[in-house]
Amino acid sequence: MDERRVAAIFKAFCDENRIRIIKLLRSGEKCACKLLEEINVTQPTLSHHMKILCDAEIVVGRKEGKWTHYSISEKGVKQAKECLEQLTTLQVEHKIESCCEK
Amino acid sequence: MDERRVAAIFKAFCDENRIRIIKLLRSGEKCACKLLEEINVTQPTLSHHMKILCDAEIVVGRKEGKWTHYSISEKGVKQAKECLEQLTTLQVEHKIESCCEK
DNA sequence: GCGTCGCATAGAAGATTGTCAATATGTATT
DNA sequence: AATACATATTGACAATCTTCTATGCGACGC
Repeated sequence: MDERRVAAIFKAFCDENRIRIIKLLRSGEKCACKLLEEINVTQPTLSHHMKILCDAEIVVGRKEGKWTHYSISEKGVKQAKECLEQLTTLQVEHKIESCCEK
Repeated sequence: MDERRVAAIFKAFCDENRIRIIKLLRSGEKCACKLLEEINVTQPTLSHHMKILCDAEIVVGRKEGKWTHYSISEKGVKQAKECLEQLTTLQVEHKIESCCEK
């Protein structure tokens, strides 16, 4: 996965309001109006954050009539976890290249 | 863990150059000068990124004479993983509150 | 069709972040 | 102590991000 995409995924977790939104969604699907009641921003700002969360695929939106219901994407979360894993596991293979002579 | 701290941790993974740095460190400890050769930024910019990575505790620095050797912090990575886990696991407990009448 | 409601988009202001050049700090080496 | 080297800090600027107001758009009820 390229660096640009990785950055986009973890951007979901880089803003305090987005983290609050994710925490709210842990208890299940919620529509935007409900989220709006609980986090202290205007409606367009919420919409902006939801877009970032959806782009990161951490959250999915489901339209139903006038409403949009948001929920945590198990698939997206799995991908984020795998991404974090892949990014941070040490490569045991090959040479130990010494760096900067003593 | 409070939202501010969570955001600081995942900020480590929100910049393309920082992701490149982390990827480079997967193969083991590297000093700043070595990292500098491989990612296309000036020395102060690298230093800035290393500070963010260390603040997030994803990376640790080890000073040895003139040099600073950086490596991935297993402890910090573990914490980030746990944080991601805790942030994204659905709460099965209690009521299914309906949101927005049909 | 007309107004209302829920949400998205556009555009602008302010804050934060990434980057650089210049400089400072700390550590050898001579 | 004087110099050279590795890294950190400072200050400035540009880019990006968060937030707002204003507006647009689709869905529903009358």
